[in-house]
Amino acid sequence: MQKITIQNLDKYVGKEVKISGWLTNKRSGKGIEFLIVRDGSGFVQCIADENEIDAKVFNLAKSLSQESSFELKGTVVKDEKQIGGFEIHVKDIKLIGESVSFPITNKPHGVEFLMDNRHLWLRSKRQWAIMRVRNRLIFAIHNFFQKEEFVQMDAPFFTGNAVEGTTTLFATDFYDDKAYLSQSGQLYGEAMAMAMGKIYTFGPTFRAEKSKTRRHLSEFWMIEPEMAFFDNDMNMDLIESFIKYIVKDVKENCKAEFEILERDTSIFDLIIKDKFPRLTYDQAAKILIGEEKVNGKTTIETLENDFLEVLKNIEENQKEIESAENQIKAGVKKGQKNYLQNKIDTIKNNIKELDEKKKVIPQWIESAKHFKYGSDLGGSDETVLTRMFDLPVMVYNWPHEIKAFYMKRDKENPHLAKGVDVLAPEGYGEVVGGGERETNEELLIGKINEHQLPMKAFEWYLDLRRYGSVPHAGFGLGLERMVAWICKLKHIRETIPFPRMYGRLFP
RNA sequence: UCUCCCUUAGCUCAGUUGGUUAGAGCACCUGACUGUUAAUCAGGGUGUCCAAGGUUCAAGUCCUUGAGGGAGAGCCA
Repeated sequence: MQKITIQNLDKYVGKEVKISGWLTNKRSGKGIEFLIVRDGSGFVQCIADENEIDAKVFNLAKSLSQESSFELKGTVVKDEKQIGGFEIHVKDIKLIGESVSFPITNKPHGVEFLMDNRHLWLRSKRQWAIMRVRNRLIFAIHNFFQKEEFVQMDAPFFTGNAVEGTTTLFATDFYDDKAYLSQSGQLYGEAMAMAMGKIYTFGPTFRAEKSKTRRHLSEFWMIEPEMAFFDNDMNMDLIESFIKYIVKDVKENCKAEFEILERDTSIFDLIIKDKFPRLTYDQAAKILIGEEKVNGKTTIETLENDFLEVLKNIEENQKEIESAENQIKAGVKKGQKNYLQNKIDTIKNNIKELDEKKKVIPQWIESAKHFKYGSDLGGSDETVLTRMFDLPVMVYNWPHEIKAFYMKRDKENPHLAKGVDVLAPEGYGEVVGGGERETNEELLIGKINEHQLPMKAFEWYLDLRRYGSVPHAGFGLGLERMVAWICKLKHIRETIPFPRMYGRLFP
């Protein structure tokens, strides 16, 4: 008999197989037990029928608790009703490890409780699906760059200098010298691109910002390609084909995962097919304040519509609660009452979210109306701007004052820098930031002084401009933000096995 | 660092205008039911109401301070 994994069940229909795994859930009827088993590769329902197996085995099946581990023998049967499309009729079970009172049940839990139990939470179906999508994204990213003849190289984690002086860094001790954990591998990426042509780094990045928001982590993974002989237009073309490629790959290879996550993947088809809108910063600013329309509508009109929609939804939800409460008052069976109570709770949660929107949309409108030309796009501005499109939006040609010191100045418009930000749709905000790099040594020295950075630490970087300097460009993709958007998650903390964020160092 | 919100059973939450014995569902145990999809049904008990102080005849409920968490701003991928 062959030992197999759940993801390969389709090749063994009608055959007897052996799997090892854990029990995630159990349902029972008279003389029958439905065991939901996971083995890391997938989930499958196994049926233990009292009439078909040894009494000892049946009793063992009956007594199995959540997350106990065992080896199971049985016959693979096709069943369209099941998530994977198959089930196993049990012949024999051997217990390996008991599990008493597993803390994470198949019922809702709060965020704090789940985060405290992250080491166990990872076993749940939803987390399994997210981690599989993350894995596939990483695979697709490597495939894309390798296919495009990029060389993967690694930047150091310990650095002696801050790339962008403003951000807070984690300070550590490096043989009695002060060192920082890297917040970007980009400067080293530029040096490596001058050696290898096209390179990409893929590693962890550390930011000590005391940010407690749904899109921040203190430790996250970043992909940073850097290309010699590239200008910003070529850079934007590359970013667009890169995103199209990884979205297509993950859509085709993670169907079961998206089903578990209840992620509507139809938006991916647009992304794969249509050209991304490219807006200059000037255009973006005009759209924001309502001077320029998108598809015949201004941002203000769109948001005001959204706001009315929210009010309408809240009203409808409240009516539904009222009618459910009246039914309960009138007297119903226990099962019906539970069902209604459950429904009320769900609607109440909905209303909480809608109330949040009700509070926040007027603030967005105000913030958009009063957007000042020359300032950076705030979180709400990004949401407002992307609300106008179904695709990722590329914003380029930024006022140079608000961009990093190494950003290439536009010859024709010296107040602009040739940077590009990619804003993901559905409110996910900036997933990519990049641009063409300054090659003019004098301008660069001026910028380093302007930002009050220690010139000595940048001597090696300036060398890149002294010996065969060429136009070059690159970008950085935040892996976790990408995963959050692709899976449509509420919070970035679910996108990485063990998130490190302000106030969270364990488990 | 700032603003707003939350903290009640192992978990998720309800608790009205301050009122006398603090509630529900789930989890857990027992039983019923041959195919369940968070299975269902009957029964079984559980509390430092986050902490400290204050107002009051009376505080889970009101006030002050603190702790932890959440959402947002700033900053950012």
